[in-house]
Amino acid sequence: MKTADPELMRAINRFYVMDAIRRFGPLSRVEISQLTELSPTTVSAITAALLDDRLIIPLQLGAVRDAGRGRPRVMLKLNPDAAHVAGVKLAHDQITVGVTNFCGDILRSLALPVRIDRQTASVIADLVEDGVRRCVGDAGLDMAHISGVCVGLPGVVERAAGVCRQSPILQERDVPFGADLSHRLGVPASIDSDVNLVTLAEHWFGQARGLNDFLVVNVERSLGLGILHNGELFRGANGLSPDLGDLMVRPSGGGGRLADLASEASVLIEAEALLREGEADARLHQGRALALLLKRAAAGDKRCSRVLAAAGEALGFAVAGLITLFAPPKVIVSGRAMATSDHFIEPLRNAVAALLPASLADVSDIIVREWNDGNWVQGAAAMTLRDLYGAPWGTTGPAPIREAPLPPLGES
Amino acid sequence: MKTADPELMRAINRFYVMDAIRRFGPLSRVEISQLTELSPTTVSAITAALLDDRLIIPLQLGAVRDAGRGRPRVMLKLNPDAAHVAGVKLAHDQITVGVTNFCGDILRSLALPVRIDRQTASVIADLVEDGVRRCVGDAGLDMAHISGVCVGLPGVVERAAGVCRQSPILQERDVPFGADLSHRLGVPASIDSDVNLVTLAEHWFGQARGLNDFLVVNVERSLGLGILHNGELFRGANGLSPDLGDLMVRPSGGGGRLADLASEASVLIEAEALLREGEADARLHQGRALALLLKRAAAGDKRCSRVLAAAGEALGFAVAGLITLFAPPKVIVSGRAMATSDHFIEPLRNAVAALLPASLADVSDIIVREWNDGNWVQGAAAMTLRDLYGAPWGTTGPAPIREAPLPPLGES
DNA sequence: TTCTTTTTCTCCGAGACACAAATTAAATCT
DNA sequence: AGATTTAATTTGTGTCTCGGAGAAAAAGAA
Repeated sequence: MKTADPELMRAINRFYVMDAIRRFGPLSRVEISQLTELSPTTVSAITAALLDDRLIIPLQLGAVRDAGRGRPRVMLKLNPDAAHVAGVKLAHDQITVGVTNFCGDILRSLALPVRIDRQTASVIADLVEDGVRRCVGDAGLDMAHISGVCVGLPGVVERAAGVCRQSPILQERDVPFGADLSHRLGVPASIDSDVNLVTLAEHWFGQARGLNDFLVVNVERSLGLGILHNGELFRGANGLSPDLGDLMVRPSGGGGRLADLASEASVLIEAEALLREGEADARLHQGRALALLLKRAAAGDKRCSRVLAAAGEALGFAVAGLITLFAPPKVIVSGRAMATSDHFIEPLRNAVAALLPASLADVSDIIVREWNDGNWVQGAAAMTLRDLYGAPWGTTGPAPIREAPLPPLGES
Repeated sequence: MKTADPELMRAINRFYVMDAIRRFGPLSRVEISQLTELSPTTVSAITAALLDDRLIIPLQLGAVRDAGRGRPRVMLKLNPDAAHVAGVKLAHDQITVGVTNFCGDILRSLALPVRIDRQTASVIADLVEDGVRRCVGDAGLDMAHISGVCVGLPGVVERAAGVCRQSPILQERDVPFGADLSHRLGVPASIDSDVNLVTLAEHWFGQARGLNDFLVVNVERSLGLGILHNGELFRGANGLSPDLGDLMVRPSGGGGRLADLASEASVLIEAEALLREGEADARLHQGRALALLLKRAAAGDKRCSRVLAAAGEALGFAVAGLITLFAPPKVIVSGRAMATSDHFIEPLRNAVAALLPASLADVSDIIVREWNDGNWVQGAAAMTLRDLYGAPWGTTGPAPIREAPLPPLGES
């Protein structure tokens, strides 16, 4: 329990200032003062300290000669070079590594096509280590410049402990990637559920910027769930990230894990025979099979679209349950191929609409978002940057400072 | 967004002090200092202010002449008469009203047997008003002594707005009980989901004292869900309390609301024909029918126990889903009659065990708790008292101050 | 009893902070 | 150049926590 003392006070207010600058671009001191509701005096003191630490820098170029009469505002922005972080995403068939600066701009990224599930955890750690070192080097940096690394992967992750309890892409359990990579790379390394990374990326950089409550449902080989609640990433009691795939979708009897009904992997199994029919090539690669399925569905093949619809319905069932619990104004369905197909999404929407009680019928907006590797890397970066910004409590961003991104100054 | 200033600092620390006293009985200043990790100076200043406000009082009776040599400790405790609050619970067939003091002790309570669903909201408000006034009077108090009232009822409640969006015991929707009762009684009135009240009662006074994460599943006529997460009552995005009854238990097809499968009301409908069989009396009253069902099941009637088991399994399905999301160390199943029956609970436990993924198999302890009217009233009281304690952030109690209830002093 | 010891509590001053008011800085307008 | 306007900083005041010195209140020792 942290008792409140002047230091905490300063830490909180410093975070507000940093957060305002991060979110609303270059800002002058007056603007910060208005946004944060801190007095100009305090803002001046805090920005002075931040400038001193080189976390922010003045934007000198005359920039917006903003029609002003008096002394011009000095715009302040994050110092991109204040720190650099590395982000890693482990997917079943690929390791993605990236390096970003303090603003979350991706300086360099690297994709290693590796069938992860065939490797031991220690081999994967080798590959990650090499990938990070290479990526850092390619960005013209030295490991000494890197402030932290975050690894995202699907499954049940205990962030605080730095351990992956269980993952569909790992054979082993309780893999301590955190400590391992910290030791290998000589920088603080954290791990988290991959969906949490997209969730944070959406919150910091994406469609849910400034939104304090939303869900991210990630559909790829496996299923993931990210929850932002009250501006904070939601984690279970022990810091365990919730795993959507483990949710059960059918009560006793023909029970089924959601991952076995609605993930890309399960859909492919379901559709395998179907696809084999018209195809000369007997062996279908993962990606190709899915593409084929989607193409056929789009072309009007009822049986193919039926498979997708079943998956969408199953997921919609789960999403409806989550909406009754969290009542989020926005639900983001993210993924690569399948998630963006209408043959999947429409049944999902319909299922949600059918299952939701009337009182919650219109609270949630379901939107679809195709991600690329950059999102993951930015998410991983944000996860690490959050610490550097000095948030004194476990938040990814406090209550929205104001409704409009930048209200006209002057009045108020 | 509240900026940090000295005032907030003081508010936070004052809350820590109050919370320590509330939780660990009469305490001396040194003990408070050790528990809260605040300096003795600060504790002295804060307690002086609290004594000044008469929120706490010294416990003069020589009490534990605690084998000491030096200046004896002055034990401080909450002043029971610092404030009084009223709590109200609306159930389908009864209105329960109670008045407690600042310590949560129930001074007086009153149960009005009313079939609420036959009345309009305004009649109910009349009854509540009269009940509160009577109860306050019977406790030897005047409405002027009452600092606040909290009403609990099943359904979807938007606490912040003081509105009950929808409730199984009300015909009307969007009933603004909060503003209405504030106006009628002339004191601040809040409303909340009834389960939230038991949840808070368990956290403050009951089995989950000091536990920061647990679920309460309340089984009576309808189903309720209370979630304590990170020491705070969990609410959906708009402050909406989640409603377990609205959760869907079966995916598309023979879909069903959980409330239609696992609540007492649904079980009775299911079992109606069954019960009528051997019974001369054609019309069975609610409570009697349930008692009869339980008795027959206990006597070995397979068909009756089957009905209960089906309900237990359906609820178990939902609980398993909640455990995968929240990973709470404890799940409390509370209720009056049905919830405590083994014919209901064992199937529930089994369903949970069967549906939970291996990685979460042992995280949650499911316990059963029979409540009485007092629990509700205490919960409602706690809900109001929380504000009086001056918690500056929306918590029901911060991180546990220390593991043991009261560690031996002296060393440190 | 009277003095010493021990423990609890309070007063005092230092240091950190937020903030309001006054002051300085740096531009445009006349 | 001087007036005007807006931005940022300096100065002064009050609040807070906290360490250390001192006062209070008991038990034990002489």
